Amino acid sequence: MKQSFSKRSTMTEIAAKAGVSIPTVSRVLHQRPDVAPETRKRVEQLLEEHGLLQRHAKKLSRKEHSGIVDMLFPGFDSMYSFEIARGVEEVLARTDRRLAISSTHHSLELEQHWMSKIQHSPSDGAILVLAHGEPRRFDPLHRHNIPFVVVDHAGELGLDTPSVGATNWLGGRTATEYLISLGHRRIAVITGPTTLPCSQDRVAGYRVALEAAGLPVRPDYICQGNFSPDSGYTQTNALLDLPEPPTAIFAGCDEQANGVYRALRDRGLRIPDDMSVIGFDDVPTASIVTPDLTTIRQPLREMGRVATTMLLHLINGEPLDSIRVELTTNLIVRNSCKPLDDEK
Amino acid sequence: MKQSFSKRSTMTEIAAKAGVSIPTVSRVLHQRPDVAPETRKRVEQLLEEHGLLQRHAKKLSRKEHSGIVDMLFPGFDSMYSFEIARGVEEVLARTDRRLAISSTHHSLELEQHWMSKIQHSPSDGAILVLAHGEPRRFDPLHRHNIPFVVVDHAGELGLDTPSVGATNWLGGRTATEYLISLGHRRIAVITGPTTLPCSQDRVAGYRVALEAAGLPVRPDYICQGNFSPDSGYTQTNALLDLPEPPTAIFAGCDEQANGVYRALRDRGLRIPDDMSVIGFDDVPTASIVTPDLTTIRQPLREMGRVATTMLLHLINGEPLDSIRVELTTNLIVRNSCKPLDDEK
DNA sequence: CTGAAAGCGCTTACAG
DNA sequence: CTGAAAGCGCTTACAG
Repeated sequence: MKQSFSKRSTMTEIAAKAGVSIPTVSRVLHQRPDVAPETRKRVEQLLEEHGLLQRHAKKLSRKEHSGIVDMLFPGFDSMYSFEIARGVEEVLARTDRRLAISSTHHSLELEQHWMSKIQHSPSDGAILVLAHGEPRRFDPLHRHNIPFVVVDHAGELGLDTPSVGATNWLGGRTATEYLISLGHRRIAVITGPTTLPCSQDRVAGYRVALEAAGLPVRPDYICQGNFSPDSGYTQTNALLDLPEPPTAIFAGCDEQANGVYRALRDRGLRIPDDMSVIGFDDVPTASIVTPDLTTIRQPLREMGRVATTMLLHLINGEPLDSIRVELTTNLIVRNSCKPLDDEK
Repeated sequence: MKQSFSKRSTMTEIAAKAGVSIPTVSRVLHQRPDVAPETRKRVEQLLEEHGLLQRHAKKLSRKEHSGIVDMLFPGFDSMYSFEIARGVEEVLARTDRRLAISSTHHSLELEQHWMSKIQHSPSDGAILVLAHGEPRRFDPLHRHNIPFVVVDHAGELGLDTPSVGATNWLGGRTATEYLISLGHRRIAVITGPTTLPCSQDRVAGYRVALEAAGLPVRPDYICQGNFSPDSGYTQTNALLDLPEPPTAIFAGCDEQANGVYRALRDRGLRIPDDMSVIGFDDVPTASIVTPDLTTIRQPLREMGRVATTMLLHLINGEPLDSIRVELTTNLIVRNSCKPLDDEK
């Protein structure tokens, strides 16, 4: 049973044992049709026993695919990444490919290091999360004919780059409309990084909703943040220090909303009584904070699944139904928003 | 520049172009010492241009390592998995290996599917999280000489299996001692799955602390749960229905504690005023729930890092300092526990 | 240092 | 269906 270290057998050896010529062995190994059934059976048996069959299969599969799909994140610092990865894994688990995950740790240098790793132990394809769209950064992938799909791109994306996102504009509008429907008139937004289309789009939706309701778009109510809780904390404090603070805050994402919560709590303000808060994403934490967070659900797992399905099509050389897919967002009402009291 | 599809060059071709014999080309490719410097330079140049050098390097590196370290989880349903994976990635990022992650989705069938994938696109090594220790389940890894390290094993583990864990027993004792020090006398525990040594050990620590303080170990205060919030919810309700409910609950893990919180809130009980709650793990959510959760920190990222370092040693054929490593747990005091009022 | 020669493991027409 | 023969890409003593 343990013959793993015996020297590897050759076709010559098999031929001798089977009492046939070397070309015949070669034919059986390559599944050519013109071999007598019994000869084939005998030779196949020997090939199997001596591990030649396995060796050959391995060599073949290495030629057509490495068996690895890569996934690159800017960082592993949020549930956001985790949720997308879960979706990818779900699809991949049903295939014979494995999922390799990497993070650039927000460093361009590490991104390049990853690109060079790819060349040494190649990839069937890659899913790039929040990748910067500058075309030349994808050059190594093009050069090695590695197909890829971008999820939630950063910056501009070439027209020929397959990508998946969510309806961020609609989500931003829906969140704002909901707050307006509750009677709020002074609604602030804390943005994500302004380089990201997803956060730009959310703010654009916010503006449209305000304008449609005939409400002013106040620059002091649009605060630049990023997706971190800390930025939520800082900007909420800034908003509260305004001569006329808002009555509702639309956070850039759920994680940032945690910082908003903390800032409000530190000032002794209650949610939703003193301030309505709405998030974006609907990651698992949204439903365990107190009060549980009303938010715009972004289907991260589904985005991971769709991106993977697209990638598998590309890998198989099949055409894509659409080069750009946006999945729908929707409002999840919980307990962090409240109708504005009339007397207020 | 784009010659990727031109037919692959051979040594014969290089030899002709360089005006040397084939054996000389072979010598240069294999970096034998006995070649004239200028000949070597000329041939090397040609080899490089025609991609033979790269092809050869790739072949070599494939022989010694696949460039992939695998990681297998029972499921991706908790922050627990994510935190360990982050630690693993941190160490691997500094090497030329990539991290492949898979989940068995709690199914033995998928575990076996994974084991068979391993054979087709092999692994340098694997990190198995919460793997069942039955020796035969590791057979495919042994057969293929794939080294592995187990993190938080389930069931018994062979003495020769490298593994990493935390001081769960100490953590269980510390949590309980802390509650005792706050004056609590009626302390309940909701366990994790009883098959897992990590949860058994926590309960053992709990018992020891009670006994050391001269307090009775009441069977009705030891509730069987698993790590899910739901089990926390159900068991908390059971505890509250007891004729003499506890004044403090030691949850199996932070995630389970979320269910404990929910059950208490549903009954209109306040934390920590009406009930003290302590968790285990210190995952990120522990500090964002309200009140923020006092817990026993288990250094999950460090466990991932240590396991990876051990694995890299094994891959390099280096000896391990220790086959079993336990990292220390410690008490993180937040706001979910409170001294017991005397009048109560 | 270098090449002619022998050899290895395999594949590919070709002949029967 | 099968094998003898030629050939390919490479490596390995060996001779100079």
